Amino acid sequence: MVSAKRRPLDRRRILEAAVTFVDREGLEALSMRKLGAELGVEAMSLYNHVPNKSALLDGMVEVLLGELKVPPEDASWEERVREAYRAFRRLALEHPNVFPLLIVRPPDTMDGVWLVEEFLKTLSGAGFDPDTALCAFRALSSYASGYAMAEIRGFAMEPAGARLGALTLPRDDFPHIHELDAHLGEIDRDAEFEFGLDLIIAGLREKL
Amino acid sequence: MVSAKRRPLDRRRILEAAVTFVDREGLEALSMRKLGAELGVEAMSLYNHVPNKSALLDGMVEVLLGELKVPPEDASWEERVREAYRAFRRLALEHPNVFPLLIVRPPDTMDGVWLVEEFLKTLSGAGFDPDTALCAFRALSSYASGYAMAEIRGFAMEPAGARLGALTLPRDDFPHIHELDAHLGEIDRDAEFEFGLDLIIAGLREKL
DNA sequence: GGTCTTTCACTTATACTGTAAGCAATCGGG
DNA sequence: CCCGATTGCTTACAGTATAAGTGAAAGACC
Repeated sequence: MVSAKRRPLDRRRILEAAVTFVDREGLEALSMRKLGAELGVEAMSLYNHVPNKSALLDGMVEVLLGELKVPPEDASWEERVREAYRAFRRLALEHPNVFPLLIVRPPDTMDGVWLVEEFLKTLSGAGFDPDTALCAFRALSSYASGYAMAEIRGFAMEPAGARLGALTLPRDDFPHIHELDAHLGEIDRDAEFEFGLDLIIAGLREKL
Repeated sequence: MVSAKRRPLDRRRILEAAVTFVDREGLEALSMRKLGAELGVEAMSLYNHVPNKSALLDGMVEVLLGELKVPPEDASWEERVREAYRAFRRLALEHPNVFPLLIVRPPDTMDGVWLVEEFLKTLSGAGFDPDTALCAFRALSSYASGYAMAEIRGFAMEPAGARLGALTLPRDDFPHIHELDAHLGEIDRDAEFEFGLDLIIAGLREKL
């Protein structure tokens, strides 16, 4: 009795299933057994395509990075960089449960290297010397990943936006937080992200 | 036979033990049993002071934040902000195994709130309106946490610095990475961190 | 001091985890 | 058609968090 539904498992299919599973159920919920069940397969079958769970997580990061498209070459360096990091943040918002993996266990795959090379090429072409190009890459990447991560977590460090709720805080001890709390819900995060991006890019432009 | 060594367990002592354990053995190695053993106690005893492992991790973040001292009020806003984020990064480098917790599960405790309020006060005192003060806080925090995280992970996304090693890459496909690879080891990370910080702070100064 | 209550560590037990080892069925190539 | 390799299934083990129950020590009140 061959089930027609079960096409043969392969690495790619496993990784993608893992990503959609984590998108839906959260990272903590991911176990080999449940992922197997998702694919109509026993847990141990996965080990034919993936050496262990750690490698599975790495593979998921790979899948995520694969979704990242580099912007076209014809744009100005500023617009190209900007668009690249916008795409990066978009990725985080689309996969808020998977994205932290990318931060905590950065990839050692070729996909990541391409992006770096592409970035360096763009900035080098714009006239930056290699060292500042690298500095720029790290500064922008730090900012973007940090922002995306904080956004995913709802800026929890500021109690206002998060679970704690500013209103429970004594008003006179935290006046500035209370002042902000009023219109904290209306903040346009796209604009806010862009604000920081502009800050850095403008600063880089000066160095040219 | 009362062991004189065993003073009664308490939450604080558990959290600190957890931090030093993770500092030494890594985050993955942390389990309730091992932590108990570290304290000369059975795993379940910990549950008298901590509701579950998740709360334990939150508590560890609390401990870390507690080590963060805010710089004195008399400095200029720029120097104060700069010093605060330097301290933040220092924290990451001192506890590279625990720090990711702070990124992935930001605190909902009062300690964090104080820092935010203090920051807002400083910038507000310098003449920033509340909205840009918040933007500034988020931009700087994003940058600093992103940088610290990447640094801890050895900038793994760029293959050169990390495990992969640039030399295994085809030279003509990745010319810019190869060009950098030569003096990649000599980068002064303090200066590099400062570079990005300056970029953002200078940009903020313009907005005043 | 004696009793009572509360605290807190220990023990036991359960459901789940990743994964090693071996078996079986299915599929591709001669 | 057969044979070997692939790949999924079964079983098993050690380690995980943690719920529930036990017992003893410590502090509070008369």
